[in-house]
Amino acid sequence: MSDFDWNLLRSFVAVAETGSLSAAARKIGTSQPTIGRHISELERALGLTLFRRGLGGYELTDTGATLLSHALTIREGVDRFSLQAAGSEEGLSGTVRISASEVMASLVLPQILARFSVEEPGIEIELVGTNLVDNLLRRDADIAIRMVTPSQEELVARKIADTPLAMCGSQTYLARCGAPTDQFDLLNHALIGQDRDDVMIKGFNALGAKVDRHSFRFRTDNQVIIWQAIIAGVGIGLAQVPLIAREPSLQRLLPELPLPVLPMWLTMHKDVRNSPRIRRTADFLYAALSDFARSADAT
Amino acid sequence: MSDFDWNLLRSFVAVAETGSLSAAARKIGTSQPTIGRHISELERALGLTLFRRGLGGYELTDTGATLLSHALTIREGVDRFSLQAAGSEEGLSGTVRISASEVMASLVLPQILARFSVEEPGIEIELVGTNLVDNLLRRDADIAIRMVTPSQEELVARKIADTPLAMCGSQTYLARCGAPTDQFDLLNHALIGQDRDDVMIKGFNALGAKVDRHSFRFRTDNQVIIWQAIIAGVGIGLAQVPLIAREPSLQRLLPELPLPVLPMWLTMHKDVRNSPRIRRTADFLYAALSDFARSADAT
DNA sequence: GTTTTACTATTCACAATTGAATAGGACGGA
DNA sequence: TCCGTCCTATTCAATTGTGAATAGTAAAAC
Repeated sequence: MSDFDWNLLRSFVAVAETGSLSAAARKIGTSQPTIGRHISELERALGLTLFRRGLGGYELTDTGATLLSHALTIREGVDRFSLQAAGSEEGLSGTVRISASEVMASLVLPQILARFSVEEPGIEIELVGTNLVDNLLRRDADIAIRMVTPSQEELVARKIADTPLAMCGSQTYLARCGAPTDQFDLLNHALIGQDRDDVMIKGFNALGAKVDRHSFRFRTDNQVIIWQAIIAGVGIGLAQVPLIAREPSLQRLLPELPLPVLPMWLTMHKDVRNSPRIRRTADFLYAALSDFARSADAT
Repeated sequence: MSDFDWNLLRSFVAVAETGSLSAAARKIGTSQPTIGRHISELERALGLTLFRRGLGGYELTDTGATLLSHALTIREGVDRFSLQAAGSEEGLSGTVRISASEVMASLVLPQILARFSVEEPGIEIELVGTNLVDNLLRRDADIAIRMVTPSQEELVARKIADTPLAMCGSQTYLARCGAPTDQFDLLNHALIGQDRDDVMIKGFNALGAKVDRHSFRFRTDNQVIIWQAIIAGVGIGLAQVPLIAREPSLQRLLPELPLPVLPMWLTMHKDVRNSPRIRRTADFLYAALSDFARSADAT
């Protein structure tokens, strides 16, 4: 019967996915000798060779690949189990894990969560700032704040707002170099922009201003750094209007420019929707972020 | 993340299914304190109460019941995994587990398997004699010999033969009491039959002979005991024709009686079909049992 | 050609998990 | 009422599993 250690399956999946014992150990949070023993024992118990011990790693054999598909099904089952378990928890205490874009996580959420932690001292918050989309089924996070329309199924998604973008610069920079008169004049200024990501370049070209990455004098792929650079007076850059509105040292430029709008979504998995803890957090975030997005209109 | 011990799930399923820690421990093959700790730790890790500690056992709570369905999915996945693994084994050595009806397991298969073990000394045989239908997905057995048409899906089934049944008695009994002349005369004889199971009674009634369980002077639900009783000269009973044919001390009676016929099937799960070890065993069994079933015709 | 890096395998002290034994509670039958 | 049986909870010695450290290999980087 299937009376072998079910944990061996977890190690099996990890090694199959990463291709090495060491990487698998890092992923699971255990040590390389342990993973190695697990694989050995699984192979011994099944009487099969699951991996080819190649140079620099473990490679699945054919039989191993066949079995992997079953093991993945099992892991997905475990994911669903723990998701359902998390969704069944009662009471307003415990941990809520929030994932958000770097900008939101660094510049917007800390203040909101500071207020929240006063209202709900029993709830601990884990905040992950990343622009990578996360897998809510695998519980990378309980709640995700994303600036893209969610695509994953089985999610409950609420749209918070459409966040307009605008060019802006600090008072110190504008005093030194003046304000641009139109999009073409922008090219005469110290532009702050993205490095490898070319979405901004395409946007400019769509506006009729011929631009390549060297048009930006200060380049970084980290949006938070862009923001800090704008504040520091390095030059002119693109930012979310609500953020600009909040910062008195900044001035919004060329408001007539037809720039794209970022949709802001709050998403969570439907199985955790009914957890009071998570629901409470989500409701608070929704309200606070709506206020934040609307705050620009008032100014 | 789902980084709890996957073995806890196995214990969880076992307790949920059996309703007590002790029974679950017996089922899994571990000790009651261990299972108890597993449940405690699972509840602690999830922050949920899965069981109500009632008197004389553990009872699922509502949330526990919800989670059980996920856990069952997981266990089925593990079953499939180990089934696939068993089916992937190469070489003609290892263990093959055969399940068969009590009669087949006691009276027919031992001789066949004795021949087989000479031909395939590398294969170890486990033989389970039970009239309960087994779950081949959960690998109660690799191969099942059944006297009923298989219903489970995902099985590979081969029909071996239709085995006719007949009344018979030993020479010693017949010398003492004479042979019955027709089905009505049977009631004047010492009939050997089933106790709680009423299939034989219904059969007799269908033949026009009015019969109840007290018409049988010797009753047992164990088919093997019936057979041994017939041989011992206790009376007249029903048996498979090929078995009667093999036993010179027995005489077949009333061959014109329209008795039902038992289909004999060899079944195995499709995922183990390609294991050389299991396939070899199944082929041998099929051939040997076909011979056995046909042996009656020759006599 | 040497260094750096990434990996596996092995050792060994330690920490974790296990199960035999035991105590105690609730039920059902004599 | 008492006894036997079923169950759970707890204790503690022994086993099992773990991970830091280390040695060794092969490839990539300099």
